Amino acid sequence: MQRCCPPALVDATDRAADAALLKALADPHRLTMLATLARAEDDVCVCDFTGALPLEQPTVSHHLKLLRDVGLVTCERRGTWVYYRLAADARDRLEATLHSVIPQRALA
Amino acid sequence: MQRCCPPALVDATDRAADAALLKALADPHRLTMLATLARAEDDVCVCDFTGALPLEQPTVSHHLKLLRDVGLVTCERRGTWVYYRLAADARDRLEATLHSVIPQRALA
DNA sequence: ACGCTGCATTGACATTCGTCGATTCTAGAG
DNA sequence: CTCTAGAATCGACGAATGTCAATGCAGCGT
Repeated sequence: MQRCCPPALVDATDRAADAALLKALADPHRLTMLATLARAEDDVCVCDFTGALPLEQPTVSHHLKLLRDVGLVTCERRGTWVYYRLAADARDRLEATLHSVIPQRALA
Repeated sequence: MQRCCPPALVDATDRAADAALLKALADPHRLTMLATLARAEDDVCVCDFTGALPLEQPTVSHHLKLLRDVGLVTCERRGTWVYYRLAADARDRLEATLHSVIPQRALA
């Protein structure tokens, strides 16, 4: 039986960090939060999310924490309220991750 | 006590499909597979993955199935072997998803 | 000082996910 | 037809994830 193909050639880059970043994205409610922040004129108060999403307040806090942990959003306390905004480099980091996995290719 | 902010304004788009697509990406081994396929000259045989990844064959098959299910890769059987390749629109779909969540913005 | 309000943290729970061993399916080779 | 080999499916298991109720904490108003 013939060989199946020219050797291997599996990409050896460590993708753990990229996967962690994407994992933080891979939830519909977190996507909604990011989409909201990306479109917001100003910072968004946590109470806006708790009001608009079908989630309890602790769950909203939990999702926001995940987004903070990977650095996609930042927050700032002003008095009683906490305001979130999209990290300045959020879009670039995601774009870079995408390009790293599937580079622009001079298509055949 | 004053209001926390101008009303709500939470993005109402349904992000379930986007989340499902991103979830298929959010694993280091699947990213490695995609990166490999994106860089491959020709199709890649399953045996290349089983040989190069620290995973058993059923696990490799499982990951490939997830990527197939969301349409990021396609496969073709040639004799005993099955060859995978990146879906033609894989990159565009991911780019579109990213833009949909975080649109290009005329930064302030 | 006290109580109230908004957000974060904790603990618990059901579900999903990643992994593997065992089995099944498909297709050549003899 | 049988044997062999590559790949997919099945079943099981532990780990991680999404969710909530209960609790803790910080800051404001009275």
